[in-house]
Amino acid sequence: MRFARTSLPKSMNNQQRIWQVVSQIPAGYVASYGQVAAQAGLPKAARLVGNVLRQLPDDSKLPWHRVVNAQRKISFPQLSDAYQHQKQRLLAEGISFNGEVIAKQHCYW
DNA sequence: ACCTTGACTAGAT
DNA sequence: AATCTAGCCAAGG
Repeated sequence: MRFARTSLPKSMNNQQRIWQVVSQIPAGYVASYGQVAAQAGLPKAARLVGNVLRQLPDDSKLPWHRVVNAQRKISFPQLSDAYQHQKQRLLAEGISFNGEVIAKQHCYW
């Protein structure tokens, strides 16, 4: 058919799948960008997860703060407001740190 | 269409 | 343990 689309199974875009996965992380737990990507079916798109979270509006209900890097650290410069903001939210959920690093017991996957 | 830039990462030094 | 490097995906210039 002349009007066939180039894309077919693209019912849900990657952004939505990532939102979906992030929304599943329970309070008191964290997951890495890479793990979220993998759960969303995009095993090599860790960076994309960060890009997507960056776009979230300030009033978003998504628990974006539960996503940290593979070393279990917050992926913001330690001096930035963003770092403090995320850390406060994590502490508020009972997450414990060993210095910069989040305790292993809080890993979801 | 090409190049650069990231809330990234696994692997090599 | 601290750095570097090479892949990766999508967006923007």
